[in-house]
Amino acid sequence: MQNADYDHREIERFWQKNWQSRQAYKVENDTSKPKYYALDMFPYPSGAGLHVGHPLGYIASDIVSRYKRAKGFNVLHPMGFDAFGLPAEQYAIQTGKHPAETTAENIVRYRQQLDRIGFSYDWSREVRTCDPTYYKWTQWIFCQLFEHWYNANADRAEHIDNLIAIFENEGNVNVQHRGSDVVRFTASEWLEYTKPEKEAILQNYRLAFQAETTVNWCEALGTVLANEEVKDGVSERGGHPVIKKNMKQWFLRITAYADRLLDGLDKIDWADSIKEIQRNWIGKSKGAGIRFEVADSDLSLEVFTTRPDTLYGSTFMVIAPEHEYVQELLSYEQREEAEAYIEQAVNRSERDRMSDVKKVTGCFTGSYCLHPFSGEKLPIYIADYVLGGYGTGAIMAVPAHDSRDHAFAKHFDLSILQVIDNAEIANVQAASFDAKEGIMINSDWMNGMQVPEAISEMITELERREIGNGEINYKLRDAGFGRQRYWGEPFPVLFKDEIPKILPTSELPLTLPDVSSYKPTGDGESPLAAVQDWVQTEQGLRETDTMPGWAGSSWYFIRYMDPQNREELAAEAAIKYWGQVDLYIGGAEHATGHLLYARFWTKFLHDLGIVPFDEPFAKLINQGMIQGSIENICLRKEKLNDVPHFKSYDLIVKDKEQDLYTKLPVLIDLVQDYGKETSYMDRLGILKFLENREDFNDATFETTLGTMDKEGIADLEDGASFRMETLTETGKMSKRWGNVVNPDDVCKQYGADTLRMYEMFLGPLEDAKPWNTQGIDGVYRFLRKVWKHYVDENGDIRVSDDKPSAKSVKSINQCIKKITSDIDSYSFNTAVSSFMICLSELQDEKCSNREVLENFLRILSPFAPHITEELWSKLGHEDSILDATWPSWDESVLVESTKVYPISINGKTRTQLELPLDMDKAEIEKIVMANDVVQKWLDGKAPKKVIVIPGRIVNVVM
RNA sequence: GCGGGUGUGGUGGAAUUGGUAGACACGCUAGAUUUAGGAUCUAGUGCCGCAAGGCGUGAAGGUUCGAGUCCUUUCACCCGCACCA
Repeated sequence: MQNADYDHREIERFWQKNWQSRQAYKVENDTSKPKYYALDMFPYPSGAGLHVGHPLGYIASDIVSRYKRAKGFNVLHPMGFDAFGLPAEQYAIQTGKHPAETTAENIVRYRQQLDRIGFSYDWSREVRTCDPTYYKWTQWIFCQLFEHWYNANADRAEHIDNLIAIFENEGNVNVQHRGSDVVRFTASEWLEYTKPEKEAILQNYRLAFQAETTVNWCEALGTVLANEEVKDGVSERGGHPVIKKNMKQWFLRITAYADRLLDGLDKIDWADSIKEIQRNWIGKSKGAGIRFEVADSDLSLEVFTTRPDTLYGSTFMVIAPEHEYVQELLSYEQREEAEAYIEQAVNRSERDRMSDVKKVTGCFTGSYCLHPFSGEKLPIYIADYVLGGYGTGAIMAVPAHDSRDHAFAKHFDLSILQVIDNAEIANVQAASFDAKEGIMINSDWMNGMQVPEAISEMITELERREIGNGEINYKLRDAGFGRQRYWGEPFPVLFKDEIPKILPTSELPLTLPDVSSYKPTGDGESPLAAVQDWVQTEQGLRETDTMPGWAGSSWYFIRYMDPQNREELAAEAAIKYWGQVDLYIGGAEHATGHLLYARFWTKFLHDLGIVPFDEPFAKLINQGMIQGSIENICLRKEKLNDVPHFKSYDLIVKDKEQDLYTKLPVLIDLVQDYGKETSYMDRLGILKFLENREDFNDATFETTLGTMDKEGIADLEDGASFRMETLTETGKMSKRWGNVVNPDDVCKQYGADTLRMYEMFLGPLEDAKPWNTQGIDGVYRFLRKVWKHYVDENGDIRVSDDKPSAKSVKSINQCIKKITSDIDSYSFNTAVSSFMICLSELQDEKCSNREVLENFLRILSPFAPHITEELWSKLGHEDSILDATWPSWDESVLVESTKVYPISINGKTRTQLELPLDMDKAEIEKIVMANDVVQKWLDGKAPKKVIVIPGRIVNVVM
């Protein structure tokens, strides 16, 4: 077929079929080549399909993959689906359709969309988290977590049998673990315990364990809700009341790995912002635990403080409303008032608490505790600024050196005692001084010490007197691992007499049974609880919770290495060969979820000796969100003449009536020039809008043509200048705004190569940017120019063996160098510019030299694989361009002999002079001083100084 | 409040890391070509000014021969955490 025009549809269809039929992207494990592992965060296959924002990262990783392949690497570039999840389950509840069916259908659509963009995925390695051959291993990892505990001495997970052996020999007196607090027992005591007692103790050690926790229970929906599903104390769907309910749930002991998760951040190449988010999330703080005796009582209160140095400045004590000793501490006189306070504080949602941070609230308990050093009586208060879930739920308040304590002290008129002196302090009665700098005062034996010294001395003293210890606290909490849902991995657990026992590996996978209804049972259990013949087994009762969405995604990158393995999650050799993910691209929204859990599981699998690395993703890039335009038509808040009234946005601005109108998002299909300031709806747009909005049938529309109703608009001539201007905003692409741009449509109109290059051209990968189709023409034009440069009007390839001009040679070498370094630094937008520059230079030179043109195709092919493959074959190549090697550049042709020097006077460029690069400073200065323009600016005066930086610039200072 | 990030033409964005600000592209203007075009080509396009020239990277200072880039202060927006002891 000879085609003179660039027919992207034909070319892309042909090569996509070709690549598929000859398995061009299949990757083998057994190879002597060096490996490269490029991974995309796999998507959840939603019913909405892909929009143009999704492929952004996929395109970038695809470019890198193709580039690395050309560079001689064996590249693992797989794709799969995070296929368990709530949307399919919700859909099932509504329609009765099995989530597996919906999910499979959505995956088919995703696959079509992905294929249309021409990615180099090895689909033979696809994984789906909902596939039993996959989740067999998710369940297996859970079993391992259940069978292991964290030995703090060895700083790694160890098998629970080792722990039991220790218990049998010496009890737990010498065991250092990372887990819940456990009562100390001896070997003989251990042997005396009953089986349930032993298991209850082991639960404090296991990395997968059960614990009581509060969940968001919605009686009306008969189900447990995620935090995101609860808004202002009511369910997001339906607005039903939600209460806190206690429930036994599975947890994973991620806190055991807190330190390693923190330290590991220093070893990986991730954006600082993500690392910082994870550091904050882990929230490690060093300080001391201090015990305060309660006056006239046997009780003592444990506090955690990061500032043990300020102990002498502590003038009162504050406990959280949910503190375990609250009731015991209430005096007769204070009981009524305090209980009322606790009642309202506990019922306040976190959001409510957040909204009035400034307000100081609290209540005196009537009890006092004793200062451990001075013996002074300190009043104990209850206040909700102390959180039950952090530290010990109690603090020693130091109003002089903590701003929150200061505000509280002011409000309740408590004394404020300064214990740190610092030149910056004006008056601690007026404001606290929180910084850890200064010299101790009013602190007995610590007086005169610097703060850091005082902190460590105080800890030593606390430990000597046995009233406290140096302690480390984390914000990180253990991860809830159970969901009362159907569409997730079943737990491979059987309960006999309430004791959980995991299934042997030979019985995995434990598959999901069919259910007649996907609705929750109504008493808080998952739909699985209704399947009694599944739940009841001879060995005991099955767990009816399922695992959360992040279970399957925490280790999928390992499965890609050996996806069909039936014996293990992946063969040792495969894991050893592929190793860490070299490049991982995905959204930043997973900062504290997936990215933290995957690191946790990797470290655990590392402890088990299954993976040789202990960080999964060596390099992480977070692609920015591609935003859409949201177009709003402006509706008057109050009806006008008893009917809804819309007004063109330009007129609202003109009349300064913004306050009178609200915005109503409309489908962008109905809007002309959408995304632009001048976006508007024409008469047909308005009429289409009204078709779906019968509630506005009698509405009136005010434009420059005056005010008219539906009939009036319908009667207008086709070409009438009816313009209902819309208000344009930028925001997330979503169905809701009707602003989703489908990559299929772009591929249809411009082709996949244009889409790929345009998404890269849009800006730096990591930046958020609005999708705007206006700029796409430039990229499309570029590819058409490429085509026309290679193919003449008759469809014949335009190539020769004529010697290329020096300019062409320099241009292509420059381009090879630039593209190579741009890909190496993930700067894809500047790479696209470089192609454009190079092509126009080759056009100027009318370059048809085979070597130059072939090199241009080689470096362009990762970006635009279809057109380059087509031209490559037109150039007579039998082999695919996929297997062409990456060209190198000849540095010698890039060396310049002259430089156009910018000549500036006082730092302002005034003229330019082309001078040899090897000319020395003195010579340059001489020539510059003789220059007319320079002389004109000097105006007869002698310059104060002449700066000559050879190869860069000349600056004449007057 | 704390932490991280970003501010450059009408627009998306470049700038070899302290050395000609605005590459490349969109848009716009003019012209050519075409029956026509949302096609193609050529030229122009930061702002003010007829010009000489002046101004110009959110704002204000500073360091420097020279600052988009470094320092100080400040403003705006985005993201994360949110009374974390």
